[in-house]
Amino acid sequence: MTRPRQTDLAVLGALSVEPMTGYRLRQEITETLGHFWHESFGQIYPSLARLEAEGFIVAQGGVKASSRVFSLTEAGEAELRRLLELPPESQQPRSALLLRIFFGANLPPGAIAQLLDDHEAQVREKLAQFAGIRANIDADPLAGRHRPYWLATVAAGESAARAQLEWVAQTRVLLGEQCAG
Amino acid sequence: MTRPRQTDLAVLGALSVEPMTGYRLRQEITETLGHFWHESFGQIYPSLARLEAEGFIVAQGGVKASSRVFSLTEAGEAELRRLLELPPESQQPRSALLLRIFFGANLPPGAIAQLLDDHEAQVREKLAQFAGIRANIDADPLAGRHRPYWLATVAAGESAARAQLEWVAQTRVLLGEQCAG
DNA sequence: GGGCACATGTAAGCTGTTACATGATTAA
DNA sequence: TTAATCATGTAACAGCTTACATGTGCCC
Repeated sequence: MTRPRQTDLAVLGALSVEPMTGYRLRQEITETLGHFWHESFGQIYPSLARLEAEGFIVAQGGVKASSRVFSLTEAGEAELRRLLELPPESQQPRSALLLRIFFGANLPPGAIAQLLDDHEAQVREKLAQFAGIRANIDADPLAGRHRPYWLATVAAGESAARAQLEWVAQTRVLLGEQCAG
Repeated sequence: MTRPRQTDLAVLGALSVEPMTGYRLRQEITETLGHFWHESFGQIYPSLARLEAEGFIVAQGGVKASSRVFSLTEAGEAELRRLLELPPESQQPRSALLLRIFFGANLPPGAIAQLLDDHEAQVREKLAQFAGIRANIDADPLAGRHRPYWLATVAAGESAARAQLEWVAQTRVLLGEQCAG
């Protein structure tokens, strides 16, 4: 039972919006999908090579050129639709923060407070980034029919972030009683 | 820059609550930490062997016995505290659902609706599980000083789940306009 | 005797990260 | 000319999953 290669889905999806190089692919994924998806070069280039060999993408600019712009073939568009319709298999959760909270009784109270403070700062930074991503999507002429879908993913991030801020506040009270009591 | 072995932290943490076998370790992690952490046997047994070799845990029941109950040594308690104080490094996010939503323009409208329906059902099931976990923690005599910390992690799950339900409802409206319009 | 839950472990293989190596292009 | 950015790739390795292999103890 091998897991589906999700990198292929991200790569094909990005190329369906606009043809681009592997380098820019990484940039776009980092900037626009960054809050819910991640790819490294070590994944992207092998994925591109594989997809090219399978005829799902073609390079404009030639093999020996220093810059290869990839775009989807018809087979690639079909493959993208096929992958999109597979049921989403979420990764197993691993929250380093919650693991530390769970065993927090082994830590001095100040350490827990620090964890919560740091987390809150990170979440607030994320919220600020979402505002920027939103602005980019609104201004992007390429967005077109994609726009509502893209905004929906930003909304998911914002919703999760706000929930985490509420949880932090609530948890300070819950665990603060411990420290004070 | 090797990533820290987070499995060791989960194993040491669990053994700090109560000595147990590798088999039960997996059970406890699945049942109680399941909503924010995951380990497989293939990780747990090598981790136990390594921690034993390093003197952080010892087995009662002897090497050849069919059931080896592990408990923390003093060095193991110190190691647990050390790992807990390392800054939490969260895994890179990878939401298969949001990836599909993002490229949703390539899918028929019904497929998106189906994704949202399935997701909502999963989240509601999770919420029901949280109620069960809460009840277990309240009833567990072993919880003791751990109780507020354990409840805080459950609260994090509940908070995230509620946010996702709100997002699903909101997204149905946002993307529904697309389908209808 | 059969089946189930408990229990331990290994091996193959995939996914993904990091560090390294290299070179082209462009702007100050 | 020098630095930054753009660009491509590889190799080593860590982390993790899955499937397999094996055995015990208990209850019906």
